[in-house]
Amino acid sequence: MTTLSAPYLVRHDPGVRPTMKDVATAAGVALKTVSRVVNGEPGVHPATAERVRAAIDRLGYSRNESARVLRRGRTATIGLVIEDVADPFYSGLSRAVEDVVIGHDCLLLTGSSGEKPVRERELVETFCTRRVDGLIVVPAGDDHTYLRPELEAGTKVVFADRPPGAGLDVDTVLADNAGGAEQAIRHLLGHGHHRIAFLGDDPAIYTAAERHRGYREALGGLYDPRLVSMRPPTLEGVRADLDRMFALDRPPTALFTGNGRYTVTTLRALAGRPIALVGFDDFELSDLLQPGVTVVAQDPSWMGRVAAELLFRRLRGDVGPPEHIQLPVRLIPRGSGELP
Amino acid sequence: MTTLSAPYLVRHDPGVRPTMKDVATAAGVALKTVSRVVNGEPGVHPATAERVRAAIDRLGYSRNESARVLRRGRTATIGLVIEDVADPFYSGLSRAVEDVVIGHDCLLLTGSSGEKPVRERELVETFCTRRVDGLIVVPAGDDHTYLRPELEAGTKVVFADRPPGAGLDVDTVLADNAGGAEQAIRHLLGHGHHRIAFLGDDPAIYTAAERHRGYREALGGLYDPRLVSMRPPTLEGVRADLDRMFALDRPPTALFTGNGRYTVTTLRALAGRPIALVGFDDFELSDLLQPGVTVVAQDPSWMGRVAAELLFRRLRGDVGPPEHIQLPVRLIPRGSGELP
DNA sequence: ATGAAAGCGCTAACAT
DNA sequence: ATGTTAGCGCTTTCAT
Repeated sequence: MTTLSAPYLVRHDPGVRPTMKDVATAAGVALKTVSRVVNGEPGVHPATAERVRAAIDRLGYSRNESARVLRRGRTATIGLVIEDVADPFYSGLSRAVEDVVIGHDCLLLTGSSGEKPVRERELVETFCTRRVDGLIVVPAGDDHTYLRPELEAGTKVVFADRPPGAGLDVDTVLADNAGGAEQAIRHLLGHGHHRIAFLGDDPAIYTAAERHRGYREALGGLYDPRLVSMRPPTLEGVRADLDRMFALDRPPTALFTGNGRYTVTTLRALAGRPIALVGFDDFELSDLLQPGVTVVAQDPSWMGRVAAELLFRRLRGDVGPPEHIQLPVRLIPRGSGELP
Repeated sequence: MTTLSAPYLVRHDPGVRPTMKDVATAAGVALKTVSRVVNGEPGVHPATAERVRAAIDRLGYSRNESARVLRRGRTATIGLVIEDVADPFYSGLSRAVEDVVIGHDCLLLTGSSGEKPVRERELVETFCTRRVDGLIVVPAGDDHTYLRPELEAGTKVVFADRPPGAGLDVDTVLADNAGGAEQAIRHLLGHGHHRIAFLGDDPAIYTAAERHRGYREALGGLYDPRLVSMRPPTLEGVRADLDRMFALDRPPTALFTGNGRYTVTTLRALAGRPIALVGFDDFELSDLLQPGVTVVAQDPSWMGRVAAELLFRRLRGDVGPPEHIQLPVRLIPRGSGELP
């Protein structure tokens, strides 16, 4: 006897997956019974369920989620658009979002926009095409009218870290950017500094603009545009701007850096030259540098968690007016901000 | 006239999305024609295509990917299982994978296992249920027999950073962990050290075990188990182990730390006590500390890129025997490893 | 150049 | 406790 036809020896062609129907045939039951077992629905005799489960294992069956989603409408999927997973701020935020999403038995789709509005939109549209139930977006662009059809179709959207462009009133979770900058500047003023430079991202980026606003307001009459540099944080660029500022008649005696990446780049550009410095965003090892780096710390995990929980509240049916949550930041003195 | 019935004023009920059929009706064509336009298939009169596109915009239509996938079989989706997105090594790897995946017009699903085998398996199974075309896995567990049905169904799998458990011969992309550790130890030996401690993760983690193996082999007769600590990198734990080692008759004069997280924790536990140190993994600011931290650097982006490209090669139909790619590492002297 | 019909694998609604 | 049927929105195949 060379032909083995016992069901447990059946080998499927690569690429051909068993379906519920195959399982049903193998177990000698109707398709619906398999469905019941797979979904843990009641009303199946234990012995029958056991037979079905055996068939599932034997065939290596796994449910086709696309078919399920098509039928049910709900995907149990959330989309997250951030700027860059490789940036510690966003990877921390991502992890927190992932944890909340997992806790709701959902899947998370994540994508990096790389600060490109086109890519942001592509990601959102890709996610919508996959019918995510909700979206958390750290926007790169400032026109979000393309989201309208999605919102009308019932997709819930929460913006995090930065607000949407004009004309879209949805939930937001933002940090107190301006307030944090003011705190930083008042701290430096309190330590006797009057010439405080600002080094930050392009003002097109909301957080950079807000932090600059806080800086400017806290400085009042001391504000001097020659002490402001707003551009992408390249080492060469920062170095050039520092050189320019240090060559002024009245050079800066303190620096305020507009985000974590900027702080690190600035420290590198300073190459050990001691100068008072406060940075926006905490970062790993800020405490181990000499001197420790004084920062205005945000909590990326907190932001992620709050945004995700707000989103799930909406998905549960909360239809109140859009919420605008502002998360506080806090100044952590470590030495660099207390230099004379 | 109060009833506006112009098609462009139609508002859909929330949650009710227009389908191809709706677009077809609105444009006065058959469903198949809409499909042709949406997919850029030829054989549609330009004027007709224009009408269809107008209807698409008017209705805010977006294709339902689940239906498409169900019909076509292919999802154009890749799954990535890592240990933790918030770890810079894995977020760097993720970003590289994402870039390659995007370049192939695919979607990436990412999940963190948190070093838990159960969660690793859940993630893989969730991804398979969504019918990913391929998987890149940084395994947390050492039993991957559960992957068999997926492999048989044609899902391509590449393991990265760590190999699969026994009995599964699939593509792997690993770093030269043992070789890197040997380099580190020889470097320290060359600087006159004979008592070199190893601080690393639990040996159940492949990379930790390999690095310990390299450490041990490079030390030869100088190996002393009392100078070895392998456990999760908590500050208290590392501190306790360091205290224990420093209290020995012949305490260590140099440390080798088994990964980036360990290096940072150890530096914190040392609290400025100067001692020769080489760490596995490079990390941000390693150059700005005093002294700079000598490391054996891997390139997480490179690993991600290589793994993703290998995966797409398989998806393109390359059916050669499993490949086992080893990526070199390199020692970067920065000061801490050159202390006497 | 355009369309009609079948069916992907599943779940919901309704029998039995 | 179990089965039958219809249909989710799309692509495929085969007309016209």
